[in-house]
Amino acid sequence: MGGLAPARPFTDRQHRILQAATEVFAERGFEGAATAEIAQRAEVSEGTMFKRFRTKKDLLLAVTGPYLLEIGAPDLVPVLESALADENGALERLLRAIIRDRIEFARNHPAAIRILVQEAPFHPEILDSLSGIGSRMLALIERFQRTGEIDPELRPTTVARLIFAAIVSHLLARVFVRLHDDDEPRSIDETVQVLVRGLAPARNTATRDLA
Amino acid sequence: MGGLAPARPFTDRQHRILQAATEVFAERGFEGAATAEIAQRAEVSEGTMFKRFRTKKDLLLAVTGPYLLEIGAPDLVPVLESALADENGALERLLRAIIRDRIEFARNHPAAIRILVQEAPFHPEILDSLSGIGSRMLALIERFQRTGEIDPELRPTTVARLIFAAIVSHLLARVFVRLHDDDEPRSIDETVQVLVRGLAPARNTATRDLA
Amino acid sequence: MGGLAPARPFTDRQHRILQAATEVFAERGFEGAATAEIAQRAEVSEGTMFKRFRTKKDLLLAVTGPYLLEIGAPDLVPVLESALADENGALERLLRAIIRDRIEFARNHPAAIRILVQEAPFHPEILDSLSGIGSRMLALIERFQRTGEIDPELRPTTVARLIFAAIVSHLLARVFVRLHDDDEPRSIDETVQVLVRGLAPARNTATRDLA
Amino acid sequence: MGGLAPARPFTDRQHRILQAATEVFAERGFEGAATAEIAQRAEVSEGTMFKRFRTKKDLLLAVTGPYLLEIGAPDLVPVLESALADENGALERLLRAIIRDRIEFARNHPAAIRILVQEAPFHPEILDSLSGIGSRMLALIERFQRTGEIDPELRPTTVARLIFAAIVSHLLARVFVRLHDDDEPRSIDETVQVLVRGLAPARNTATRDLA
DNA sequence: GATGAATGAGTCTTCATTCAT
DNA sequence: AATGAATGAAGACTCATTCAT
Repeated sequence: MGGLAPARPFTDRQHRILQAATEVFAERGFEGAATAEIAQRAEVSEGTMFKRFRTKKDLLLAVTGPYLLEIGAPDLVPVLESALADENGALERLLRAIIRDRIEFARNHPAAIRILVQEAPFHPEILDSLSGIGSRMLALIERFQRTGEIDPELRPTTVARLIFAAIVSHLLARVFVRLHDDDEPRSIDETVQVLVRGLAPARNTATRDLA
Repeated sequence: MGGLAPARPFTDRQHRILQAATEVFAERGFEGAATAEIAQRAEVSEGTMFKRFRTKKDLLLAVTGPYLLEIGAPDLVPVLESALADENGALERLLRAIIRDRIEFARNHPAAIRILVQEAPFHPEILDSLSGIGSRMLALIERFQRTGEIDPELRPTTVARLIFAAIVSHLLARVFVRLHDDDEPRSIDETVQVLVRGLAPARNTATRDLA
Repeated sequence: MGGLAPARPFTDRQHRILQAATEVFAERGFEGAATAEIAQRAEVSEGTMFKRFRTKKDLLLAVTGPYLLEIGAPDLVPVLESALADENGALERLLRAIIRDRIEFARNHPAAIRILVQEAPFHPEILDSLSGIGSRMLALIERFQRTGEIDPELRPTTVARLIFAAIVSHLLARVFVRLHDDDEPRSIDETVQVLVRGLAPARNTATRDLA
Repeated sequence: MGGLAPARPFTDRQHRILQAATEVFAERGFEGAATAEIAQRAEVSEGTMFKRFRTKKDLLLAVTGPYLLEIGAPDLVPVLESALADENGALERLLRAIIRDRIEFARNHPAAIRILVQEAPFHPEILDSLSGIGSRMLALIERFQRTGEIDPELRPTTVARLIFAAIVSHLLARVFVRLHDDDEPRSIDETVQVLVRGLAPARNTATRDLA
């Protein structure tokens, strides 16, 4: 539906090409990647490769496109719905669900994450796509502010940023630092706990002056 | 003292070269940057440039080196000391001080931040340097756990990651999204608030088990 | 069979490249030769050239390799056999055959000789290859010492060196001095005469002390 | 006297430069030598070096010049005179004297020999200078042909070439092959023996036709 | 006189892209 | 459709030579 979706479906060969491109872009970065190496790993001639993907940049977009879609409009709908079904503790359930889902994504597509992070600074379309996540999150956040699970004094943008950062830090630790978190469930618990408590409205109230 | 510090001080021309290199690396990334463009922007011949900086990589290291030092061992000592002087509310004061300090840094050296973030995935020495921050942070965190400002049940590594992510998200929003935060002081307040509350031990109250 | 032989045969273009490389290396020496000039003379783009010959040095080895083989293990076998068929005057016939054969070689590949001579001092593999000739010669020399055509008092290494020098001087005069020897057959005769007489054992006669 | 002689004598610094140039040219060849390295080894600034020797080629000529003179017009006069004093066995004495003298030269100036041999093919002035030796040799050879020590049927050019080759082969073995001749006096004896016998007129005897 | 910073043309090599087969 | 040989512009880096100090 979106402009990024491939006009034609991919053949087997083309899948091999995309697979190879993903690997090479992840290993060497866009500029550092050689189209010859991609073709070679895909066991396809350069001519064939350039027939379907007219330029190296096309290849990058074809590789990142699906993931950008996935990130911009993740298949979280079922997740969201079940998490929000019951208002009690919905924020916590939702955060945990999102984090688990994204970790699952990172486990399945580590190379895609590398590429997105590495190339985002140079390809505005990627950053734009990422910012798409924002609006959806903002709506949810405002909802939680109304239900009282998130402090209404906080600006939604700040909240979104902090949640996003908490989740992404988790993923990057996996993908880049290859830090083998010996107790990932606990990390998730702790992350969720800090967010839930940190975002909650002030207890009972004593005066909190922050400035 | 450090091995990264330049053996000889830089001449005027060399400063111009470093300035130009910083710009070009920030704009195009390391691989995408052409030494010819750097020399041209510095209004210096390529020969002159390569006399002092023997390779393009040397140029990158010369450009990032000082910032890596600054980041790995920031001049936060006075900040830290004054923040920790009084135990009451020390965590909050410390976080605010660090965030302000790093924002100041980002304001002064936005290009350096771009470069560090962009090149970190490809140059292990950068990642290593960043990980140096960790140990210092961990010690502080444990201290706050003893004084009761941070929940001792949280693992210090998680805490460090979340604090780090909160701060960095702030900086990146400035540098990459060029999101002009119309009320940066408030953002800082909110960030600090969320962290302080989120990291605090559970209020007196009932046990909330998270697993 | 040899490790130096090209894995794949050469295409027409590659032959043109080798031809051009031979010329330019001969004219300017290895260091003085520009790959651009070689490509231009071969009427081929530099890209094409570097596709098959990955480095300039590869080009040198591809150019000299066959000749090194030829020199290290020349197709002298038939020559040798016919020369040695009859013991009478075998040395003379052999020397004449070798010289003629090598002159023929020099006539056909003057550029190759230039290159070998010019680059030998800088590329040890060339010198090593040349030294291969030695062992074969030494065996022959000892044989002639047994048959009495060469003075057994002479050390074979000296003999080999003098024969080699006599032949090479002939070739170099052709290739470098471009001395147009108006009577090459006579030169050959004279060279052979001096060698045969010089190497022969002392006539019957009186003791000649040499020190 | 000659045009090659330095107009002005060399200062200490200039000697250091020539010394360094000799080393570097011998090690890397003319094209492969960097003027910067020469200046550095001479512990002299590049400016100073180029003040006296205007171009790299000047440096080569200044380095080889004296040796070319020495080779073209060696200080053999006393040697020659004493060798020729008595007609009996003069050729043998002369050859032995020349070989010893040239070996002495090679021992003292191995780098010079390397340079001359390496660069001769590319700098015609060197080859020309070497050919200067010829005329003197030819005169001597004709003299020996008259006295009957050299076969008058041999053309003097052939004789010169063979003698030259025998001597040079000796030197090159020393300089390039670094073949440590365990018995150099014997090598000299043998070389002289082969030449003397080889060049001598046919013994009394029957006509040996060579073609 | 001596210096060494500065130059810029030139070097070898790589690579995205095209096109005849 | 598929190939892979061919291209040539651009890349990082070197070096003989000059000149202001």
